[in-house]
Amino acid sequence: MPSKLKPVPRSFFNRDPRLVGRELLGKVLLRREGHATLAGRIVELEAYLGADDDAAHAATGKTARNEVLFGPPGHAYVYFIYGNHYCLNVSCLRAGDAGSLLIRALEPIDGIEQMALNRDLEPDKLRLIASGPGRLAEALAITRMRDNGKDLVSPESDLQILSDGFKPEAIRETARIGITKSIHLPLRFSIAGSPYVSGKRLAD
DNA sequence: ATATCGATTATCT
DNA sequence: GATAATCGATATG
Repeated sequence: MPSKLKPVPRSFFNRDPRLVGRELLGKVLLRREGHATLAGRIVELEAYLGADDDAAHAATGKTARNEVLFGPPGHAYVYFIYGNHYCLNVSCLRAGDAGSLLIRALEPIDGIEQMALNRDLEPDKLRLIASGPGRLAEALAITRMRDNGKDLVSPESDLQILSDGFKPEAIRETARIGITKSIHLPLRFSIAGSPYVSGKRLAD
């Protein structure tokens, strides 16, 4: 059970994605499934900047797919990729631009049995539950149809971002992963030393 | 331990 | 018609 969770104000997301990204590390992503609660601590994410960022989905303007990015901050942008996977972003704004944070990895906190079930994993394989954007979405049963456009700061929402007061000791900033444009910008943020960050590693 | 590759489809050009 | 903000499996040293 997580300690007391406090809402994050919408204004938190109404800032430069780079700033929001650093401060979003350590926050809790929570899914309510009826009586059950699934939750994890955000340990890795990437910032996408909007018009200035060739790697951003918003770089070429508003389309049916990315319209959430052009709406109010603190909302879920969910997209489908490689014919297989959903990925979750949080919209944020920077002087009216369409920024976002791609949530890339969680440290499982609550509802681990259910998340493992969603992932078709043994519950002891903790690291494999949500270490990667596609895995994370599968663990929390996030889909575009169900979740795209959802308000992540509303207490009414079944998908929310909350704070339990945790602050990472050290943050790592590296290049983003899996993109072909603007590959050198240091816009991937992770909690230093967390075993739940995506990427290579052998142990569970 | 690292490298490469195929899956599978919404979205955009 | 090509591409993609990934993953898991297989091959190779």
